[in-house]
Amino acid sequence: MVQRVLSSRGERLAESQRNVTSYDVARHAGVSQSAVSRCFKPGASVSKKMRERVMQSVQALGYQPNAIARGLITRRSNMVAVIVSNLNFYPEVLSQLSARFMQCGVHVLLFTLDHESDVARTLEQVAQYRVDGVLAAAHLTREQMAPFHQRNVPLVFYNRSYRDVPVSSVCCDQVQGERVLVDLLAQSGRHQSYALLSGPADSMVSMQRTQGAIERLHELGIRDLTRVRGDYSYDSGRRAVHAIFEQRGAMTDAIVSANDMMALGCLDELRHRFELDVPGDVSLVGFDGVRAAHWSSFDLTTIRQPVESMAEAAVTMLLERIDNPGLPAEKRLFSGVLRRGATLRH
Amino acid sequence: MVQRVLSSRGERLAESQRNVTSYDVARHAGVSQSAVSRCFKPGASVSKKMRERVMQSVQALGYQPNAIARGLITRRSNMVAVIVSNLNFYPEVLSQLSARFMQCGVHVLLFTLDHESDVARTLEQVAQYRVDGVLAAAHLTREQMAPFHQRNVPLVFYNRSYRDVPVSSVCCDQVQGERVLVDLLAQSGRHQSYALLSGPADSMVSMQRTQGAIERLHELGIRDLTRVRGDYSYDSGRRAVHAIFEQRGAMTDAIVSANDMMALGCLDELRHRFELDVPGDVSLVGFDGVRAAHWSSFDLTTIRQPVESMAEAAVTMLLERIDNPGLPAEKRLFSGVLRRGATLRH
DNA sequence: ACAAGAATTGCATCCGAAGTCAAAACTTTA
DNA sequence: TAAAGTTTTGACTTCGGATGCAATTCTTGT
Repeated sequence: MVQRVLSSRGERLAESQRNVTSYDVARHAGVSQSAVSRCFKPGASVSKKMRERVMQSVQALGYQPNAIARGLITRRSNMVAVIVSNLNFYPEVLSQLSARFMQCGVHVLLFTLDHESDVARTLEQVAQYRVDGVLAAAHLTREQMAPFHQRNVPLVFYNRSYRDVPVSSVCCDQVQGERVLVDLLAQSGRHQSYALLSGPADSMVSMQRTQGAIERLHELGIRDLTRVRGDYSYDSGRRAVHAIFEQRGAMTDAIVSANDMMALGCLDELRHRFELDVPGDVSLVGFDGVRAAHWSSFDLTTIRQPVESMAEAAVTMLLERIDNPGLPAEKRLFSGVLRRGATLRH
Repeated sequence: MVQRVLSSRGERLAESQRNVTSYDVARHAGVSQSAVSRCFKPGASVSKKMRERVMQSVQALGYQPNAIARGLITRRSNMVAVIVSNLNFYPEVLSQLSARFMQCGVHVLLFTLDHESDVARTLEQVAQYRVDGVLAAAHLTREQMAPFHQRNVPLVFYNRSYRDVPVSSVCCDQVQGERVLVDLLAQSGRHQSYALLSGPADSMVSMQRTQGAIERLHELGIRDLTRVRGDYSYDSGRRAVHAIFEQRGAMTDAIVSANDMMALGCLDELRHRFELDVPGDVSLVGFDGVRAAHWSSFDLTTIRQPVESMAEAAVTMLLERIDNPGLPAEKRLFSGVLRRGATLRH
């Protein structure tokens, strides 16, 4: 009967076009399809002789098991969705995640969200591909997470934590990091007038960093604070300097930026446009620890996020929950690492 | 009979665990599974009444078609593999590609290759997922491409062109770009001693750029040339300056770097370590047009790759070939755009 | 050499949606 | 109103590999 099926299939689709299937291998080796399938399953009960015969045919025909078909029957696609809001801010993170997933034999289906993209439609796509898990470095509403919980698809957030929702996340302690930076500025005792440069209003990370800074500044009795907002980009950092000086004249002598990119923009604008000295005239701190912050033109004082550890934790948490759906949600918080650069009066 | 199948399925797997299938929707709506399937196929023959009834059940049950199952029968996964050698050098490119693919309803399976990764194993994975096409921003040998050609899986390369292999590619004209830069340096008539900083030995892009520069320098009768090699990174750019000065003393007054990152490393090292003036003492050119090259600390003279156009072309070429497997291979070459910065004596 | 037990193997069925084809329902025309 | 034509619909098969279970082969002990 198998024979008949095969030959009738052959009529339909030119033999050369078709991919080699386990049936083809079975026929070539003179064994059953189940045997072929078992040869590709690690712990299966297959005799040495059988394995050799099958593998020979596999080589001869250039057989590659069809991961799609396998996924259908096992209900395991071996794919995870990685959802990233803006790739430009996450190159290192994505590269870490990708490498680690690949090492574990898990494949990454990449979804990027920009401002124009339709989040709902994207999440629908994620659901349709029956990924085994989702790693999100983007903001999702509670309603948007719900389908994953219902379907028992593990979900781990990277650098977004939802206080009241029991969902797993791996974060850098933004608040604590920002407090360390503010302390550092305050300790020098040389700053009179502070400016705080936030990120986009819808960024949770920016909110936390901003809040951390303000909190600590207030605790220290510092109330002279100029506040401006940027969009995390270098250019918005440059523009922010103008906004700050418009509000306070040029007396601001400490700028706390919600991320490194904007800090670098500030730094360049202060030095090259306003011809001010950093740290002589103005102190400046960032957050993230991006590569460029270390460059000798900048040597920025900042908090480095431990990207390697965080990525590893996120991947591990997700894979654990895929293997063991019963595991409870867990929030892991990593401390940032202070990097003392040369943008701070000492 | 369908009923029986459904109930026996129910015994096996708790109802709550199971995903909703087209059968469930069919039963709920009191129609056949085929009808449900047809409601999700754009041009299908379905009456208005039927569509409404089905869609109501779809809503009620929260049905999402299973893309895996669909892919199995249609032999179209609607996924393409994007293979990137080093994510850090391609954040903009990947983000462009991803956005464009998503817009076309195509999903991206991401594969990153670093030096440790096993290319053969990775490509095996790519094959097993039966992707509809492959976009490679990484080097593949002819043997590694062969399986894709055999299986009729379209393959488009980004910034790697294989002279003698009929495979599609989208490239920036490295040679021409480098010639423009060399001309610019030469025109000023102020440079005596040139240094050429190449990228990794196994990078085709670096080879082409290096070759383009040398070619033009020779044509212009310039033979006093120091050559050093880096790995495309900022740090290797810094180190390169030392290597150059060790070979020629400090008389080098023009550096041609195979990419922007290394050029920025050079620039910083020249200025901050050697306290030389750029462009006063040394002129410097890069290649790529990365963001940081535009920053006011650097203002690097470079050739910008038209990333948007190139990404669009690559995506279009790949999708065209997926829809129409008969299309011949095509190589598209884009000219880089000169950006005149302030790192060149004028 | 034979029965009992262990290790292999093959058969049949399943995963979930799509497409073929013939039957059924609905229109149009004479 | 019946016949012919058109549109919808449903039963059944298919994609390719995994797996439970029964049948078979291979060990082992006596």
